[in-house]
Amino acid sequence: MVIERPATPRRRTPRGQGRVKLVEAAGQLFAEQGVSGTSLQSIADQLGVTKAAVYHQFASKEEIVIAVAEPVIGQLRLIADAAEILSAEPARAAVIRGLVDLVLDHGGTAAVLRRDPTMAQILDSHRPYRDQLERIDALLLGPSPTTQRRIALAFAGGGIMTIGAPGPDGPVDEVRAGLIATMTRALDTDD
Amino acid sequence: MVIERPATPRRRTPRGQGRVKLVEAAGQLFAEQGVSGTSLQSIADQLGVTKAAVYHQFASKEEIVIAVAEPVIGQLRLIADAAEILSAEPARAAVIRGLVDLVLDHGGTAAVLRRDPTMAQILDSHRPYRDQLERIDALLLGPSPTTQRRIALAFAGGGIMTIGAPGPDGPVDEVRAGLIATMTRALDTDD
DNA sequence: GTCTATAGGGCGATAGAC
DNA sequence: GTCTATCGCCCTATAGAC
Repeated sequence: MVIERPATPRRRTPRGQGRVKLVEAAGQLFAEQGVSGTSLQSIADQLGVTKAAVYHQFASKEEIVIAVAEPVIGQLRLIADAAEILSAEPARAAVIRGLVDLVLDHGGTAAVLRRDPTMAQILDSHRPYRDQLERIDALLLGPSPTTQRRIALAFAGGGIMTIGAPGPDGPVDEVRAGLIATMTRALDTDD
Repeated sequence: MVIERPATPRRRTPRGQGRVKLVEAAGQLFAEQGVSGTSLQSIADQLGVTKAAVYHQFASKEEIVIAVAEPVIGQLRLIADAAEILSAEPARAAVIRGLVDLVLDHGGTAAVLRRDPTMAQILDSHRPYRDQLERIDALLLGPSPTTQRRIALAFAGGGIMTIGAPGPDGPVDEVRAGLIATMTRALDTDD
């Protein structure tokens, strides 16, 4: 006989600033060295604690990887939510603005999502991420997904997501405007 | 007293199809799993030999990484050589065509160069690669490197180099034309 | 929530036989 | 040019004291 949990289930993952700091440190190291290249020991060193303290917050390295990705996934969801109530062209423009803000906010972390093979492998079996990416892609492709549009999308997707680290320097407003203009041009196919 | 080597020095790196096959296998695995995520054991397994056989061909993992990058570096050199004798606009067009052919030829390997942190770290201390990238960047930037142009370059560089894996499917001529058109648009800033 | 200690295994790299 | 065998290190992960 299984005893039911109370209506408010116990958190799988305890909250606390220790956890937040850990995710920040891990994200930075993942961006610099890749997920495979980052050991739990190096994360612990960065925080000035031991490996065991890290394992107190997360049960496995994979959980840390997902925790690093989650804020980006959440922002992708917000972008798709806001754009899907618009018609095709304004929706595309809104997604472009949203993605540019995303990479400017999250910097290297956004790039890791797209670049790191280990991250990709974990997220591929992680529905929420795949779902949000599909929504974003559909919005950018528009109603007529020709080969030319799909090529432009693949190009622009790589371009915007790899901008983060190190990314062009300059006044942030100028960088934002430049990225929006560049991505818009890249996606503006003839057909 | 140092004994001089004969005029034709002994090859650091023995030739042979075994070596070529090894580099091909390593490049493929690097593209799929990243450099840090690829063990010498897995490379040996892919070839059906033991780790020791791999170490007979290369003295270290770093040497394998450089050997994987070398064909791409060589092609970058050829692209820069051919473009630098042209004036600014034809040179940019030639570089774009060259880079598109490069990613279509080398697929995932080109993407690894730009994406993998371990690869980047090794190549950063490897003059030839840095030199070629600087030449390519200078040709694409043109004589007036404004902030907008540098942003477009960072975007387009990420876009083109990450196209490889998996890359858009379709007739190769159509993909080539689409990539050239997209990258040209991305780099065509107002200023 | 952090620590010490350790299990169990994979890593890069080496030695030497065939 | 391939093998078996091994070294020493670092890895993820766990156990249990404080």
